Amino acid sequence: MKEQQLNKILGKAQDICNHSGGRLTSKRKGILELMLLSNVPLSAYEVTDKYNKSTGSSMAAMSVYRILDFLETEQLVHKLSSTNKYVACSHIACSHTHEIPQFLICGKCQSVKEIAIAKRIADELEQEVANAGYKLVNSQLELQCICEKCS
Amino acid sequence: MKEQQLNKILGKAQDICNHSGGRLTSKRKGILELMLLSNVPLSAYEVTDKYNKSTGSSMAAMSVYRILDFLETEQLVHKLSSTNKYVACSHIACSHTHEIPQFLICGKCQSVKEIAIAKRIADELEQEVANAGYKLVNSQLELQCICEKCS
DNA sequence: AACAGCAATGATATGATATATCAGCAAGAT
DNA sequence: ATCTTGCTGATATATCATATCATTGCTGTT
Ligand SMILES: [Zn+2]
Ligand SMILES: [Zn+2]
Ligand SMILES: [Zn+2]
Ligand SMILES: [Zn+2]
Repeated sequence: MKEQQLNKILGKAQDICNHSGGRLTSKRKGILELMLLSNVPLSAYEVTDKYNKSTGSSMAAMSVYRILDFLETEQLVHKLSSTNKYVACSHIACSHTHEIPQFLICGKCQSVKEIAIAKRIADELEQEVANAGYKLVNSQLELQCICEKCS
Repeated sequence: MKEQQLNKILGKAQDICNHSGGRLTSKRKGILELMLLSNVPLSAYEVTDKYNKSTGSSMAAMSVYRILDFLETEQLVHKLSSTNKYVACSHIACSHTHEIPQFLICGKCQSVKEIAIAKRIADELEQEVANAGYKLVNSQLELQCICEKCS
């Protein structure tokens, strides 16, 4: 990722936090930047190691969990429940609202592509859920795939 | 669940294992039965406790993990990655092939309903994945919902 | 500037989930 | 009967996540 692009995203992240009243502190920003620069999802402990190595600090995993929770609340990162790893949102700098995220996870190289689910599919899914007597609250789809490179 | 119904399912499970060459041992069968009788998903450790209490044995969690893995391979149980819990398949006694499972998980009472995703939606999803340059391998959808009773 | 209030982080402990590994055993095949 | 393979026991360890209380550092008020 180009530095210019990165700065744009970080700027937008700042805006999002300002708007919500959250504080994008330097640690939170550092973690977010690290996530943005990673091309694979990272576990909380991997984030901790990376952060500590790259900054020479010694933040505890506990703090990283808190920061990841914060970033998740702001929808700046997402947690993949199928792998217990975290990934930066691909749509931070986009202007559209954040739809149901759909993650395509490569089973070989672990790379992840976040796409927004088509409205039509989302509607149909919700309809199916309603037919079963349930009310859809909030979900993300995590699809096990093979990416172009690996296939 | 009626005992007759339970026996039918266990018989079908036996058939499935025979067909695949796996052995539905008494322990495996005991775990499966326990899962079938539970109306909420259970963690591996919860399964361990239940099994040990109901049989007076002292199986280690390690063995339960192995058994759950086996049952999962045979598609007799599924693992919900969003909650790290296991649930018996709802379609064991059905004759149709096992489609992409779609789990509706109630956020209040934890009950789970497993429905088969509509073919049309599955196709559309696969098409979306293909458009993104990925190839869908094998997925299940876990949707966070509120069930009828709880809403 | 002093203070109060609240948000963020530090520090430590513990709990929950999952895998690795090697040894012993049981069932079916030759 | 011996062999092979798959199943289970037993123990250790790795990985993921939360609980709790103390401390620090903003921010807005007096
Ligand atoms: Zn996103
Ligand atoms: Zn790949
Ligand atoms: Zn099923
Ligand atoms: Zn419910």
